[in-house]
Amino acid sequence: MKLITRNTDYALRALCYISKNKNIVTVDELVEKLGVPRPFMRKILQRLNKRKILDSFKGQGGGFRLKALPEKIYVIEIMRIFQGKVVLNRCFLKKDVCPNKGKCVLRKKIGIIEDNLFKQLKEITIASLA
Amino acid sequence: MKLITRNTDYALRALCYISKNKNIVTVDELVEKLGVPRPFMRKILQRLNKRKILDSFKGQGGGFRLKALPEKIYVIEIMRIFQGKVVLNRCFLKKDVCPNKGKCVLRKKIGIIEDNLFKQLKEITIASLA
DNA sequence: AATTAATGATACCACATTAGTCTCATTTGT
DNA sequence: ACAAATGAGACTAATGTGGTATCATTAATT
Ligand code: FES
Ligand code: FES
Repeated sequence: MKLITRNTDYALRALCYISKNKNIVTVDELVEKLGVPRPFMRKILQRLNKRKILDSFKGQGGGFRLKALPEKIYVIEIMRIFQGKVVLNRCFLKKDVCPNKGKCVLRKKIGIIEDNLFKQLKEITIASLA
Repeated sequence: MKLITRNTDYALRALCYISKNKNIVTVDELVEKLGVPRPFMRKILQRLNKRKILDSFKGQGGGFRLKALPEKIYVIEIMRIFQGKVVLNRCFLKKDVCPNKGKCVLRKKIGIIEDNLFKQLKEITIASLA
């Protein structure tokens, strides 16, 4: 299993590239540099824009720019955008709420691991990658 | 995204239950206790048998028993059986091998996290869950 | 005002993975 | 012989991933 999907991967690369450019960056530039299919790249950028990671500018001379500082953009957040909340397991019983939640050892142990994972992921920002 | 699938989850629960029983356990017993669909449970147990986690006995009075000690059965191994090797990301370029592998910061950072994750997962055994 | 170069929004499609079901064969105790 | 158990493998449904395609909107250039 993969913990990081292409969506996320491309998004991270795009953000790194954009963070290194003071000017706004167009899809075409990113496509050329990263070798990602154009329509797919567009979709990813649009999503980052909706989630306020990027600012976008329409029309001639338009493109994308980081909305926040690269130091404030966390990998874990990008993962959440494209892969949903990262969770070890949602408990299995057909009816969503698990009666056993309190005393479930697996969940408890896994919870600890989850926390550590997050702690580490939180320390990785676009700035630290670029 | 879920890090643990139902397969794995059910397998872990089944193993926990079996580990608490000195006697061999039948599918029907597990189905009753865990509320997992019978054919699915069967498939999971068969797979655990093939991977030498369980011993199986056919015929009347048959069923399943742990093959190894609960202290020696690691969650990470069960995950690998049902979810394949756990990997943060396989690099994206269409042609599998990535020319950038050496100097890729993302991969490096992620590699560290991966290692830590494994270290933690390796310490969780069936014994520690049951 | 028309053109052109950019993004926004949305619907669609192909493939892989996950989560199962179903059927028949085989083994073994009674 | 029969019943009670697993083994093996084909099949199906739902979901997630990785895209494509189309049309609408905005804004600078001419
Ligand atoms: S959370 Fe439901 S049994 Fe663990
Ligand atoms: S491993 Fe290929 S770019 Fe990071």
